[in-house]
Amino acid sequence: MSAESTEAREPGEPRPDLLAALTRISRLGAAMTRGRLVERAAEAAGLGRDRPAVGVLVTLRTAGKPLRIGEIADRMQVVGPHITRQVQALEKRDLVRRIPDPHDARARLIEPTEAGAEAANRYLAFLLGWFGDTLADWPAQDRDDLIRLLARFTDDATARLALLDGGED
Amino acid sequence: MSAESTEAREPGEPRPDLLAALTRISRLGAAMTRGRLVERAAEAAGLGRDRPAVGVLVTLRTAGKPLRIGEIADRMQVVGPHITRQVQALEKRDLVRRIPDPHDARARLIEPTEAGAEAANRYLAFLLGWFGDTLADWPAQDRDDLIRLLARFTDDATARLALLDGGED
DNA sequence: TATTGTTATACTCTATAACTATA
DNA sequence: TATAGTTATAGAGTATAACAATA
Repeated sequence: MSAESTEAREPGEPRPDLLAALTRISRLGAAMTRGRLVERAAEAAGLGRDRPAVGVLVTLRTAGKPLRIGEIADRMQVVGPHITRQVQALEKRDLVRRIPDPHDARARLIEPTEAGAEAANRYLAFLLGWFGDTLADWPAQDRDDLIRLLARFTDDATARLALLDGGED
Repeated sequence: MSAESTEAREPGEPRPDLLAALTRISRLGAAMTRGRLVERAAEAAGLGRDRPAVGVLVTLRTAGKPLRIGEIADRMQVVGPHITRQVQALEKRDLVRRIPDPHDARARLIEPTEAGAEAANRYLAFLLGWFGDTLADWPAQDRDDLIRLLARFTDDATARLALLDGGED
């Protein structure tokens, strides 16, 4: 535990700056998914409006290697059947294909097709370009700090979240 | 090393650090909502598992003043009918009440009851406590930087997002 | 006529349960 | 018998459309 700052947690007014930050994150998240940014990125990539399927494609793209259904589900933190359906939809559009898993005949590996990989690249380029533009006017120091601290924070928080879910107490 | 960082935006591999950060944010968001953190906070506050209704209550609590339905919807970035239903549910549980809007007889103002305000406080205390604990081991400088930069970033991004949605092209 | 809110309905996304095939 | 995946169904959350009341 830390010195003063984390102790000033009265039920009424706990750490106003943190509360403000969390409130903003929540609003930004809502604005991103519900707003048009993600849809525009998908359309700019020629992927239409199927957001969950785009998520699968991006997961495969950032993984950089073929993944099994269960592995995609883990990375996206959703259950298996959901991925099954998205992969089927992507397969119909020739954006992914299934290849045998040499180690396990029950599973198959999913990989993007060339078209799928290119679409994922365009999607990510759009999205990262947009965020890059948002940060373009920032001092380089602040920009680097934010990206670095954010990565660390999400790692810490995700790890603690896993503890919470695992501990079930 | 961030001199040319914003220029290295090739379609294939654009700003790996930013991509990594965004991927993590997305995963953290999924883990938070789908995981049990929000539900635990709500249960710790005696609010049960009705997440959307909790969101309304927290919105009212952080606003610090009675809000109209439309204003709650704006702040939560959802449409009106959704708020109508959540407010009705909260009203049945005596967590909010409606008071007349002195300036407009069409609208009514929603405000938390004492029980509602206390539950919102407990909820926020739990959530902020959890995040505070996550940051507890951090150097104070990093902690402050993160909160400050995050607030600025979400403000900038939200403003740009509004432009995008408004400008419809 | 424009605006605030409500009611009723539909859609998107994800979860759970039951089943098949391979390990 | 355990595990990977699929199929079928159910649920949560939010949107759209049609309407009522007041400005």
